[in-house]
Amino acid sequence: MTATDIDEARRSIGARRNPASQEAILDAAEAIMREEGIAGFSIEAVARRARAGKPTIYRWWPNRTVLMLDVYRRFKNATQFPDTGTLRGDLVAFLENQLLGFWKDRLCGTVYRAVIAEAQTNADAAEALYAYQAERKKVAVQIVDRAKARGEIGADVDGDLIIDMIVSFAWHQLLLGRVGEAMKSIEGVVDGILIGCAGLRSS
Amino acid sequence: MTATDIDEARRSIGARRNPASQEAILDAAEAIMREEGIAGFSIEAVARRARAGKPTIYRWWPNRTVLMLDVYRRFKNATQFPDTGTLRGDLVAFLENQLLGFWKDRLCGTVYRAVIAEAQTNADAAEALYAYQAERKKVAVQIVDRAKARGEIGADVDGDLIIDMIVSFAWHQLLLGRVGEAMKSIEGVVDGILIGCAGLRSS
DNA sequence: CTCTAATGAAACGGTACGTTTCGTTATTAA
DNA sequence: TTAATAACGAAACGTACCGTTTCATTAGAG
Repeated sequence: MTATDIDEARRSIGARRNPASQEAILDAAEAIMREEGIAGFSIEAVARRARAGKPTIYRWWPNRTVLMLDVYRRFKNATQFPDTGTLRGDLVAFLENQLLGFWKDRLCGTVYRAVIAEAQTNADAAEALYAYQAERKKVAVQIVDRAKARGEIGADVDGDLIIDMIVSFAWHQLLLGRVGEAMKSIEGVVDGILIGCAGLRSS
Repeated sequence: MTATDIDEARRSIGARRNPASQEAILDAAEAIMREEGIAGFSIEAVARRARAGKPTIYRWWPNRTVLMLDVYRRFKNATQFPDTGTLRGDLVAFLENQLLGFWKDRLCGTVYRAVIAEAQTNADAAEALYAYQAERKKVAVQIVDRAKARGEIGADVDGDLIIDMIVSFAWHQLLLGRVGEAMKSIEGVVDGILIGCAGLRSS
């Protein structure tokens, strides 16, 4: 598929990292994740597929979580939130483009599930995931700040809570393998978060 | 500690399941989870600690996820949802007693985190978790049905959505290791779900 | 020209997987 | 009473992956 698959054998290119090996390892990791899923993902499998030595992988990636995160980063596009004009529209787009939709069609969902799973066992992975998560949410809160700026909602609205609810819903569906089904109920979820699920008045 | 630890050796008691072995295996699984966490939890370790044969474990628990779920279920006290008189109060109690508060004591949360993590790797585990999850949610929706019955909310309110939002929030905090912090914001979350996070009117 | 460092291959000891065999035990059905 | 059935713990099986170590090879860096 890629040029690295054709190469007969890669050898050392001297006292420096071999970019071809790095690329071949990431390609192999990505291919395994796509074709066999999380279950088939092991350092040995990646090394076999990449025709690389295991020590080469361990030299550059301390554990499989870091390797998976590297695969994930290759897919991660620019994090921007196009302004649809309404808070509701922005949040729907957030779920559709950045979360559920992003996980559904791309390999990212599988990789992200693996990272979350790893974070339940490995303390380092947990810390890395929490930091990543906090940073992403901080950026997403700008959606709510934008709505405040145009007077759509009051300044006292808890933007962190709104984003937390959106992300929580997406995570839950991802981890239950229901991303496809969840995409059908995006608008209902956003409405529920904004105006309430119970049809009650706020005062 | 328990009586089963004193027994010199358990043998077959004939052509039927040995309750002593069943109890010893669950005790061992629970102890390992408490003392060594998820990382140390393996069928071999459980068998060693319980002085049981691996085939005995595999005979009654098809995989380690089902075994972990059995440990988890032992902690689940009566699956009742005491009626506080209001939907808000019931949902707060649901989060405080059945979800976050239940996980906070560390062991239950650890076990459930392990189950969720396993479900990301193992298809059988995923199915077992989804089934358990669906059953639990079905019971929890009774909280909302009760509110409908007393006329607190309209009959057209989506009870599944409300419970889904509550559970999603709890899962997210559990998986990020923020159960303790999340307990402080239970009331705000319930209010946000019931009357909306954005201070908007529903029509 | 020597030193240093990265490479793939192979093998290491260790652990856990899930299964099979075996001798033992005691309930159940004939 | 007897024979069939089935669960029990122990041990061993082959397989897989872990993370590390050795080795000959390669070529940049000093």
